[in-house]
Amino acid sequence: MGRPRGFDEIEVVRAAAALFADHAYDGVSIDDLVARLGVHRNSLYKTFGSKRGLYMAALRWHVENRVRPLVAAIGGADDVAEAVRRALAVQEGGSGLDLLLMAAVERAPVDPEVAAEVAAALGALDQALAARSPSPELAGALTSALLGLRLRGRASSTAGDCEHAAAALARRLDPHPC
Amino acid sequence: MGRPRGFDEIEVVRAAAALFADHAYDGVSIDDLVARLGVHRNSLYKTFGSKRGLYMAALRWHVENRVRPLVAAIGGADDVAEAVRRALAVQEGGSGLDLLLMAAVERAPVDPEVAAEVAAALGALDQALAARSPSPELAGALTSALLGLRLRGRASSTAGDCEHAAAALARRLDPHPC
DNA sequence: GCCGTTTAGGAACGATCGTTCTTGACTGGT
DNA sequence: ACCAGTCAAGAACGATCGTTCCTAAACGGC
Repeated sequence: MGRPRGFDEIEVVRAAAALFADHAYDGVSIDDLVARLGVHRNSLYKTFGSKRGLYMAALRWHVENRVRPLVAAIGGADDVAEAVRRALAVQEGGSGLDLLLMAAVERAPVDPEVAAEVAAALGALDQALAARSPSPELAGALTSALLGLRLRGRASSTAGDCEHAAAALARRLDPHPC
Repeated sequence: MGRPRGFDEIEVVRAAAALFADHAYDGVSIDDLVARLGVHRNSLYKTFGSKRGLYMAALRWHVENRVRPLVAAIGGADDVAEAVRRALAVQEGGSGLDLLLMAAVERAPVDPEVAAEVAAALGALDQALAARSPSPELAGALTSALLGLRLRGRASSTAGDCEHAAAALARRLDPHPC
């Protein structure tokens, strides 16, 4: 009962995730969210409690719907090089790690709950890679490399370069044919 | 002539760089800067023009005094693996890439001048690595990996893990003894 | 048709943002 | 000793921040 909602909650969360990934937490104001999400202030606070509540929902949505497919793709690979290739393929010019990247750099140092979420997501990537890696430490390095590659991909104007770079890294990781 | 300054300009720039690296651009207010830098509002605006002016000065200082030594260290290496090892050694538990990382993720997408500065710094790292790399694309991937490793180092509570991860990556990059 | 409940639509709140203004302290040159 | 010029100190500005309050609109149940 009551008046029906004029918005789709998960659609709002997804749009918020895109905004936060693009402009950082402090770079997105409530007015921005209200203007671009089609939700009005009151509904937003009624549904998510606060700006931070919406941010946490967006971050969790992002981990669940963007990072998890990445982990799954890695799980289907035979060795590390193939895993890296598949991870890059799943992102396919897209924003598969953008919010995670932003959260790790901007919010994790000052928000323990964000830090925990980020650590869990990175840990999942580590585990998926470690299962196909000769050493567990290398898996951590590769997770880091994936983040770094996405970082450059979004910062650089010539995004294609990063795919070539990633391909070169995967090639280098292949067992050398001696 | 005139009253002498009560602060050291480059010391202020360095402290500002540390603050911006820790809390992001929007996370540091003028009041924060005034309180922690020992400079008062008027002097700050007289010297740097605006908050953004101080930020640009801090970013340029960081590139000049933190990234450049990294490039130099890479230049002294014999191969890629050694270059990565040296780059990590120069950072030595420190913040050699923190502001660059933050600028690339947070400011570069919305501030073209920051984007140019970041691109130049990353390009310098690329070149230094490319000179010692079998393929130029691999150099780009390694620059990305260095950023990603530092990203995890600052996000993770157990910072030592990242050094092990970096070491594992360097080891993997070594030409395999067949 | 009225009631209880939930949402939409805005106005409004105090706090904080980046920036500017005003006043007084301190300097070198004449 | 006075003047011109630079800096320190802090109050104050309008704008914007996240958040709350109030009223009208749209539903299900009796």
